[in-house]
Amino acid sequence: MNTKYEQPGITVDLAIFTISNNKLKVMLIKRAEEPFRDTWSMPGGFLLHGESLEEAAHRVLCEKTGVKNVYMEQLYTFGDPKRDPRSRVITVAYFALIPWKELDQPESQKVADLTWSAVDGLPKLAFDHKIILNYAVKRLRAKASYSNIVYGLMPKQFRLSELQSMYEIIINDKLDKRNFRKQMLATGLLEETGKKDITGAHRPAMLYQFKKMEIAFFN
Amino acid sequence: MNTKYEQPGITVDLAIFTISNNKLKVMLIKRAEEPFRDTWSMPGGFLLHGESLEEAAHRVLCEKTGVKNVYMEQLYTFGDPKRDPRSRVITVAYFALIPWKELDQPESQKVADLTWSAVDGLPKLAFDHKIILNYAVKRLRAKASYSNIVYGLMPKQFRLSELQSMYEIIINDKLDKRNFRKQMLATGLLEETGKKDITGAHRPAMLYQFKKMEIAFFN
DNA sequence: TATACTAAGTGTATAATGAACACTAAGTAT
DNA sequence: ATACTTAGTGTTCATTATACACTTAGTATA
Repeated sequence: MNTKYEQPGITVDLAIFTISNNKLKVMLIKRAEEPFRDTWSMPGGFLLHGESLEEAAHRVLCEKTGVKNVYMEQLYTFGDPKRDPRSRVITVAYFALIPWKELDQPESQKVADLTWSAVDGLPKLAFDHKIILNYAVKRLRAKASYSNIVYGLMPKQFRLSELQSMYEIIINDKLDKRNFRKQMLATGLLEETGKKDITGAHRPAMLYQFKKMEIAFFN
Repeated sequence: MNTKYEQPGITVDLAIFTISNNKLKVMLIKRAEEPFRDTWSMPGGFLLHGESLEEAAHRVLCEKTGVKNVYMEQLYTFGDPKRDPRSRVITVAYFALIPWKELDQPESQKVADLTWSAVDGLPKLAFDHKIILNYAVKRLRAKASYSNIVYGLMPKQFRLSELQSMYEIIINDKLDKRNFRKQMLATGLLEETGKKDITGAHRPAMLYQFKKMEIAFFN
């Protein structure tokens, strides 16, 4: 390999989304080392020998969340020569969706170096992570409108009103209940479980689930 | 940098599309060196010191085509550990669109190590380039259906029938003339030039152009 | 135990959009 | 003058999207 060519470090950085308290949130890690020590950042890590990018992304995800089998896709690759002040580092950004219920850390019990931040109130972030996260939010919002990508944020079984609420939080707008139900059922992606959710002082709701845990596109 | 981390070579590889002879074609280069010597491959090259990914992609594009100011976007990053048999190389793939008329090499005068291959009849390709190109074609076809991305393939001024033909070639299907015209004009992205194309033994056609040379989304 | 409260669940009418379809117009060639 | 070629134009019908309000089935409480 000629020295005129770059041989940068490669990282994967993850935009890990969840919804809690009716807000779209993203996981942030407080950096323990320089540069940007004590600054919030996206969870990420260097690519290891022999590891594919997807493997690296899944490894980092599992390290930080303890969760496997979540929806994840490659987002974009950021390679500005000055994005890391130390040396050349190229990062391949991924975005992942996790149902809040599958995380073992309830919001109260948050550790000091990990937080879930609402996407419309991000703190100062290390490197170019604000650019990356804003790009990820844009992609998630766009994709929510023409696919069933929200399945990645749902528990296995859910009420239609919960599903509607997820959509509303992501696209940040209200939807009509009857039209939403008609459209969702018309996609053929949902099925009744037969079970009912009997919590709350009101009529019980049918619980639904996705037939396949796969992304599908509408239109 | 710790040795357990990868410091791979980084390349950019380009899916450069054009349309000629009513076919969607992609540029291929015959490799002069091992591995895959004498095998067709995507145009590409190693990232140079201090160069951003976009700069590298534009540099390679300009080296191969002599053309600047074309539509280009990042496609995907491919990082399988075994994708290059020599050593670890990660490639950031881009796709670019070039109007056939802007290329200075007419099809007759093709050089031996460069060709334009129809996308539905690709030869054997080096590395994972067939996977990358098929992915690029998929993206182009999808994007053609909900954006004006074809502007990247059009000359500055064109007949509506030419524009329709471009769409038909990309999506590989016939469109209704009257509906196509209605819809395209309804986007508000086109404007009449006032000039007419008087070639051919038939009624002259109004020449149109895009108001802005920017990608815009329908729906 | 009647009444209030809450979220679940359901249908219709109207507007907007998409799809199918055929002839006339304005040139050139013979 | 006639044939030929591509340009250019509207309407009807089907489908889809939108707006909108009441009844149902449970729990809580007075």
